[in-house]
Order: sequence, then C-alpha cells, then structure tokens
Amino acid sequence: MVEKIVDRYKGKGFKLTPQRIAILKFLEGNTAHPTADDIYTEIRKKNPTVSFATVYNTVQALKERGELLEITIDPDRRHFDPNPEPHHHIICSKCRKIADIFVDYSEALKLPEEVLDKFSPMGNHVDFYGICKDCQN
Amino acid sequence: MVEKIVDRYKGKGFKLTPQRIAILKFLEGNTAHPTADDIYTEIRKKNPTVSFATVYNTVQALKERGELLEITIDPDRRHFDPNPEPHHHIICSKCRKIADIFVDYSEALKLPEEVLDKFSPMGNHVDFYGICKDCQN
DNA sequence: TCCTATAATGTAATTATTCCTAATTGAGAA
DNA sequence: TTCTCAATTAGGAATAATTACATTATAGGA
Repeated sequence: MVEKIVDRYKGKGFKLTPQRIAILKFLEGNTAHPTADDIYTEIRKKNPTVSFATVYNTVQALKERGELLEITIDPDRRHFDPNPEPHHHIICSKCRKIADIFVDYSEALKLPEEVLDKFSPMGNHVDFYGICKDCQN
Repeated sequence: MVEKIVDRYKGKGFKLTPQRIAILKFLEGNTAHPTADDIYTEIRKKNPTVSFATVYNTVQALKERGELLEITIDPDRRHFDPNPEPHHHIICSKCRKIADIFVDYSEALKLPEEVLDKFSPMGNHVDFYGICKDCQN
C-alpha cells in the first residue's frame, strides 16, 4: 500500500514525507468523509508529533492536485473525500454522518439562460439532507 | 413595510423588537445572500447597540419558523436567504457572490435504493460553482 | 554526500459562532 | 393603562476551526 502511494506521487513535485504518507494511508479508500480533526486524531496515534498545520497543508496540496475533494455540506466543519470522481452526498441532520451518492445528475442540472449570462459554471454538487436509519431509533 | 412585517409576525409567538424589525426590514426581498456579519454591519448603522448574539438569535428563530434558509455553499461562512421557497444557488469561486437558481430539479434528483435503505431523505440543494462575469475581466 | 527548495513544527493570530448572565422589554392579562 | 413574566437583548468571554509565520528539519535531485 505504501508502495502504491510512493509510485503515485514520486517525481510529481509532491515531496513524500512520513507525515504525508501516514495521511495518505489514512485517506486511501476512506469513505467516512473525515474532518481535519478526524485526520489529525488518527494520525497522531502513530505519529504523535504531527501538527494541525501539516494536516491542513497536506489536504490543501492534495486538493490542488485534484486528489481530494472538499465537501461543504456541513456548516460546522469541512469534510474531505479522497475519491476525486464527481459524485454527491447525503448528510444525516442528527449525527452528521455523510454517505456517497454515485449518480450522475449532470444531464438534468441545466442552468437557465439568465444565469448563464452572469456566470460560467464550472461544476456542481448535490447536497441531500435526511435522517439515517441509526438515528431513527 | 413595517406594518406588513408586524402583521406577519404578530400573535405568532415571535416577539417583535426594534432589533428584529430592523433585521427583518433588511432581509425583506434581499437577494444578496448576506452573512451574519453583513446583517450586523448594516443594522448597526441605525441601531449601533445591536449585538452579534441578537443577529444570530434572530436568524435562528427565523430558520426554525421556515422563514429563512441557511446556505452552506461557502465553506468560510454561512449565508442566509430570506426566500424560503426551495431553490438552488451558484457561487463565484473568486468573489464569492451567490445568485439564485429557480429551477425545480426534484424530478431528476432520485436516490438509489442502497441509499434509501440507509437514509430517509428530507430535502436537497444543488450547489453550482463557477466564475461570474465581473471576475472574468 | 551535499544543497536547496519544500515541508514540518509549534505557536500565535484570526475569524466565525456560541455561550453566559444581568438587565430590559414586548405583549397578553388584569 | 398598568402589571407581570417569559422572551429577548447587550456585551463580553469562551470555543473551535482555520490560517499565518518564523524556525528547524528533511526529501530528493545533482
């Protein structure tokens, strides 16, 4: 797994450090939509000196490379998604759990002329709100 | 205009105060999607003692009554929309300006079974991202 | 192995939002 | 109109997320 990560980033102007590798390992295949604090807390278990600054720096660098999406569905904190494929999300209004929605709605999400006159659209994201089954009990 | 506001809220368990009336007047028909700070700054011009707590209390009370929507399209701050009709938004990635999208996409925004097994959806909102014409120069 | 640009750290600063509490006040009841 | 009280306010402190910065460390190419 570490080898795959090294292969993916080596020689791409992305300096691999133990901290970054730990963060990348945590994110690899992670569908829990962690916050910066989630990443920090987990990484600190094995790398107790890692700072928040490093977590934020790393997610920023990954975002700029298109390897990571920032999800703005939760007004209280940012969540991150290591799956850069366009997709959507649903959040539980009670526990704030987020799940992925792999449906391509782009065909339907056309914008009216009066909006196109004022904006050049670059992308979209659908937020769904609901209550998860765990919270319905 | 004040009369209309008084009529709308009188006897509904929503105590009208000068501060609230000032906030309601500012919000009435406002399509600029102001932040709490925008509201605060404007209100302070004529009511210099109003506090942030009052602004937040009031928007919270309005949200609970369904008179105001909180928009989570901007990760840096919350924006508010006094138009409670379901609609969507586009934000300029440069200047953060937000515009309304009055299109009903609900017919197309169906959720797959595996999501419905885990969540009871209550609503949705489409975020569009783009660059506004002002920022393209 | 050496150099240098890049990254990490730790802390301080910033910013948005919430919390706390005493004082005030709107609005219904008398 | 006056009384009463629960709701609301001001204002500052507390909290929490995120960013900025100065210094030290190090990855990775030469």
